[in-house]
Amino acid sequence: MGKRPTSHDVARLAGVSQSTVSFVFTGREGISTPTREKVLRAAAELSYRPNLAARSMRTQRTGRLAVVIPFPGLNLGSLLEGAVTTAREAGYTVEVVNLSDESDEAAREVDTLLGSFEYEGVLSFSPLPKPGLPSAESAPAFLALTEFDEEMHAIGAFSDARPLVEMMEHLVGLGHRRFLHIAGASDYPAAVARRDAYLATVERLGLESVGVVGGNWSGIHARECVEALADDVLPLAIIAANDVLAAGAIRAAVQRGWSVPGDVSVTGWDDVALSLHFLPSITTVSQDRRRLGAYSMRRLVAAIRGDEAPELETDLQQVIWRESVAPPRPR
Amino acid sequence: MGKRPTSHDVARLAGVSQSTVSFVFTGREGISTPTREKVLRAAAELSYRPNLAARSMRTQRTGRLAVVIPFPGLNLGSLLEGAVTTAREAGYTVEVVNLSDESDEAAREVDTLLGSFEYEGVLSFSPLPKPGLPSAESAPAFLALTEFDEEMHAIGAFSDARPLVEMMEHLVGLGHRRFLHIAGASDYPAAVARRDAYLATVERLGLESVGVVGGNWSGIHARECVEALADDVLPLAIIAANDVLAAGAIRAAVQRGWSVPGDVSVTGWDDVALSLHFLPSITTVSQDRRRLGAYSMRRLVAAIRGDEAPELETDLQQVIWRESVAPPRPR
DNA sequence: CGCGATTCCTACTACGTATTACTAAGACGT
DNA sequence: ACGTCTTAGTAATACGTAGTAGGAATCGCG
Repeated sequence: MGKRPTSHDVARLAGVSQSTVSFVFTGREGISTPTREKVLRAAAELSYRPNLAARSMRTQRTGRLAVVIPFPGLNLGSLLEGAVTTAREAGYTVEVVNLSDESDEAAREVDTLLGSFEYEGVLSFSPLPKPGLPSAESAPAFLALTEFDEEMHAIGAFSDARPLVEMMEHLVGLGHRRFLHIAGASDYPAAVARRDAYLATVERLGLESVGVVGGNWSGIHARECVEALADDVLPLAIIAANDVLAAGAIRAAVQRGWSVPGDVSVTGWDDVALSLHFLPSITTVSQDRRRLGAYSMRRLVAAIRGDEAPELETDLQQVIWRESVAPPRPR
Repeated sequence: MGKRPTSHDVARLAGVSQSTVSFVFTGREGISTPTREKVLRAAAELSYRPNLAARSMRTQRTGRLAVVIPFPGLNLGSLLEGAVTTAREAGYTVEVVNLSDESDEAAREVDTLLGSFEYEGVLSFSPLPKPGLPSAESAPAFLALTEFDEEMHAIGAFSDARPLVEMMEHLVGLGHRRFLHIAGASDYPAAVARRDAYLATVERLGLESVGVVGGNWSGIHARECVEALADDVLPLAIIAANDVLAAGAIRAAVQRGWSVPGDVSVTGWDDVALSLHFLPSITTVSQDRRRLGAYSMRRLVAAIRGDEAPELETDLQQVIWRESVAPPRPR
C-alpha cells in the first residue's frame, strides 16, 4: 500500500511534465484537449487529489474559515448547515471553534484566532467578548453574526425585530392595551433588539407596559416573573423573547388559573418543534435558519473578497399565528 | 505591515538557527533553558505562529478531522461543542461537512471525504448512506456515531436504549399493562434501538402492546397515530421515541378528552427545553450531549492512534420523571 | 593529560504544489 | 525563404517547516 500519489506521479503516468498536471488542475488555458484528457485519465487512475497543504503553502492562502459556535449550545442545526454549504460553494472549508466560557480567556482565544493566519475569515454565531476587534490589523476578514456592524445595523437579520412590531400591532388590533416583555440575555444583540423594539412600540402606540422582566433565557425564570405579577393585571399580552420563555410564561399563567389566550395572550420566538403541540400552541416567529446561515456566510465571503455586501434578505423571519393569541376576554 | 513571520525571522532575531526554533516549538529536548527562552521571547515579539500548512506538508499529517452534521439539523448544540473541545485537547482541528440529501450523491461525497487524505478521521452525527465503508482502504480512521460498530453495539450511547427499559419497568410497577410505541425514523439507529428495546421488553414482561406506530420524527404524525386509536384502549402508556412525538401524542390525547396522565401516561426522549414547561410536563430522558460528543470524539481519536477504545460511559442518559407519567386511573 | 561520551547547536534537505521564465514548433504574412 | 507571432508545453524555483547528519565545545574519568 504505497504512498499518496502526487502530481509528479500523474505526470509520469501521463507522459507530461508536472507543470502540465498543475495547469490542468488549476484550469489554466493553453493546454490542448488531448493532453488535458490524458492527464485527467491518469489522475483518475491513480485517484490523485491535490495536496491542499502544499497548495496552501504555495498560494499563501488557506481557503479555510472558522465558525465560532455559541457556548450554551443555542440550536445550531440548519444555521451551520446553510453556512457550510455556502462556504463550500465559494471554495472554502469551515472549521468549528468554540470559546472558553471565561470571558478574558475567550478574548485571548479570539485574538489568537484572528492572528493565527490560519483562517481567511471568522464567522461567529456567539456573542464575543468586548475586546474582540482591536488587534485586527493584518488580521483576516471578520464578521460576527450576532454583533452589530459599523452602521449599527444588526447583521444577518438575527437581530431583526420587525416581526415583534408586527405581533404587537396585531395584538393591539385585537384590543390589547397592556403588555409585558420577557427579555432574553442582554449579551445577545437579538435580545437587545427585541427589547428595544418592544419599548419603542409601546411608546409609539401609547400602550401600557407592565414592565420588562427576564434577562436570561431561562424558562424557569420566566415562570417566576409571571407568578410575581399582580392579580389585577389582566387582561395582558406577554411578548416573550423566546419560545422557552413563552412556554414558561404560559405554564405559570395557567397554574395561576388564568386562561391562555382568554386572559393572557403570549407570543414567543424561534418556532421550536414543541411550540406547535403546546397547549395552547404558541404564536411565534419562525426563522429560515438555513438561509440565515447561508446569508451570513455569503456576507463573510464578500467581505473577504472585497466585494460589496450582499443585500440583506428580508423574508427570513415570519410570524406564525397560533392559539396562544386571541382578543382579550372582557372581565 | 509586512509578511507573516517565519521561523527564520525568529531565528535571526534570537541569534540562533532555524532548526533551533523548530526544536523549541516541537518540544524536542537538548535545548538549554537560556536558548529556549531567547527563542520564545523573539517569537513573542514577532508574534510568530508556526505555519500549519508547511508543518503539515513536512509531517505528512493534517491534524484535521471531519464531522458530518445531520441534514435535518437534529439539534447539534453541545454535541458538537463537546466533540470540538475534546479534539482540540488531542491536537486536532475539526472541520464541518454536510452531505447532500440525495442518497447516491451523498455516498460519493463520503467516499471523497474518506479518500481525500485531508482528514485523519471522520465522525458522523448523521446516518450515512449504505455503501459508506467500502472503499476505506488506506483511508483515514473512521467512526460513525449513529451507526453500529462491528460487534453490533451502538456506538456512543446514542443508541443506548436502556432508559427505555427503565421507564417501562417503572410504568409496569405503577400498574400499567397496555403499551404503545411511537417510533422514530428507521434510518436512525437510535430509533431502531428504542423500538427493539420496546418490543423486547413487551415480550419479556408479558405486556400487551397496542402496536408500534410512527416511523419518522414528525409530531403531527404522532398526533394522527393517537387520533386513530380505538376508544377502548384506555388506560394506556405511550412510549415515544422523542419529546416531539410525545408532545404530539399528549396533545392528541387531551383533545380526545383523555386525561394525561390520568388515562394516558406518556414518555419522551431528549429533554428538549420546552418539555419541562409542557402541560403536563413530559417525562423524558436527558442526555449529556456535551459528554456524548466528547466521548465519541475520544473514541475516534483512540481509533486513529491505534489505542484501544475508551470504555463506554454509562451515565450519559438519565430518566427525568415528570407529570406525564402516573398510575393508570381505574375506569 | 588523553580520549570517549555528552550536550547543544547548525547546515542542509525534502515535502508537493503553483507559477514564472523559457523553448520548440508550427502558422502566417510578405 | 525569412522573420514574427501564437500555441503548447517544460524546467526551475520558492513557499516554511521538521528532522537528519554532523560538528564544536564541554565534561567525566582514569
